[in-house]
Amino acid sequence: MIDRYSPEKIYMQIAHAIESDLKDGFEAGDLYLSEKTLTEKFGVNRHTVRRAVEELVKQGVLEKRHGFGTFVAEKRLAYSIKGHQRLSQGIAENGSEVTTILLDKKIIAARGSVAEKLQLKNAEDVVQVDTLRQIDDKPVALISHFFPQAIVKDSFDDYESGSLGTFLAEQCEIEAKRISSQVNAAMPNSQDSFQLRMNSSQPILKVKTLNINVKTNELVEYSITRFRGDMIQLELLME
Amino acid sequence: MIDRYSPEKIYMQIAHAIESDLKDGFEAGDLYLSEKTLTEKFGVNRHTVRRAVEELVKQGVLEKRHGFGTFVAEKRLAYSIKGHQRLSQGIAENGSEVTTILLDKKIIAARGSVAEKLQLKNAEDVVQVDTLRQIDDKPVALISHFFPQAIVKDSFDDYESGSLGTFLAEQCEIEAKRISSQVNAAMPNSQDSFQLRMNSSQPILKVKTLNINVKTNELVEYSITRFRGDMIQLELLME
DNA sequence: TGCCATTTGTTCGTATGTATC
DNA sequence: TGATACATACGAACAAATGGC
Repeated sequence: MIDRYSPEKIYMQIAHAIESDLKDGFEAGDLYLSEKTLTEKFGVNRHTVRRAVEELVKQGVLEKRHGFGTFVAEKRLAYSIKGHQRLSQGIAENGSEVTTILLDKKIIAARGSVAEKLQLKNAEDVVQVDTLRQIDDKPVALISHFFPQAIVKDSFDDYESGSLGTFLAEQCEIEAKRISSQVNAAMPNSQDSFQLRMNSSQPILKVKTLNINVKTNELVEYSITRFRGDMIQLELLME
Repeated sequence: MIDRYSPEKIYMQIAHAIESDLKDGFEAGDLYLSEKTLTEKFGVNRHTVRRAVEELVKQGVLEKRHGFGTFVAEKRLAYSIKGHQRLSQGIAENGSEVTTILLDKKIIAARGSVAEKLQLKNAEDVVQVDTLRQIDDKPVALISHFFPQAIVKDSFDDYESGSLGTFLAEQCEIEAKRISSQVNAAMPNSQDSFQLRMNSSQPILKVKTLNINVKTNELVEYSITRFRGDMIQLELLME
């Protein structure tokens, strides 16, 4: 199984062997073999299989959970944003169950990019709402929403979970529309990777979006969404 | 220097110690201390300093060269594209000098996603053109273009460098228009990070675009663009 | 050219810590 | 509480790349 005289490093040989092993009898989400089992199977030191597995984790093929085991990673979902839709609608069209969990809500003083984007003077009050978006119970996006407090007032006292778009429409009579998005690739910080339950060596797709209220033409929401890079692909369609 | 009873792992303590060490007396591009020196300085095993350095390499703070040493990484510029949906034009409107370098052109048999996107039967001929886009002599994007050979014929024999869009319009009478793009975050492969002269632990923004010829409504081009994640931000504006 | 010292890379061995079930 | 599995850390040896002589 392992050629000790090959110029290819043993850990890479094992990584490749595991990859073809995965194609042949494992499905996404399955628990994979333990380090001990792999050590015996390939007849190498445990460090060497760890190095091989590390390689595959870096590639997003495997995922590990301390004290539990190593898993076959989930395949990437396609996720499309069309034209002027709100993001939540984009996901919903997928036959999958989408849930939104409230992580935090608080009032902060506007500063930096939030103040700039919402065109607020420094230190004006802003409502920050952090939510976690899940598809079929798998976290895919971590979103920080920012609303000028002068516009939404105390409405968010009641918000507990579910679609923020629907809540805004019903409680605040705000019909939000996306006017611009900025997209970039980044590495997750420890908060991001913890909440998204992802490996910190995998990238995230960061989307910063500015919304106006179509009824009043005021800037009502600035949001920063961090998508799991290994699960989400944005699709942009022109007409 | 190292607290063995701290809940913070030793390798992380060392990583932080190195970071503050760097701020104090090292400049970008400098050769940093060897593993042996660090081993003695911190009084830990070589594996432990390797683990610490690995962490900083992942963060893009240090870079290593086999057989030579460890360097303080160069700082990278932030660079954003503003004001446009059309990617190639978006860059040009910026007051900076944009150059396009031809890396490779060849004829291949269509297969996989290329055949699928261009709606070609398997093994139909496709012209592949790889280019490198630079802004002010800094590489920012690596692009693979695919054209059905039946449509562009031998036109590319003449192409050497410069805007492919202009070349297509003048030489082939093709006016290309983007109809869809898929955007995702990924890690670069070794080719990508070499050509883009970037750290392989930093993410790239991958944009796959399908173009039609507005004159004939035929699918004329499928392209895969790999942007340096640390230099490029896509901006999408709605109307 | 070849050899040598230095430096990073790989692999083995062993022990102990910590999370999960 | 115990068994299992991954995480951290130590020690040793050799391989491979680099640069200088």
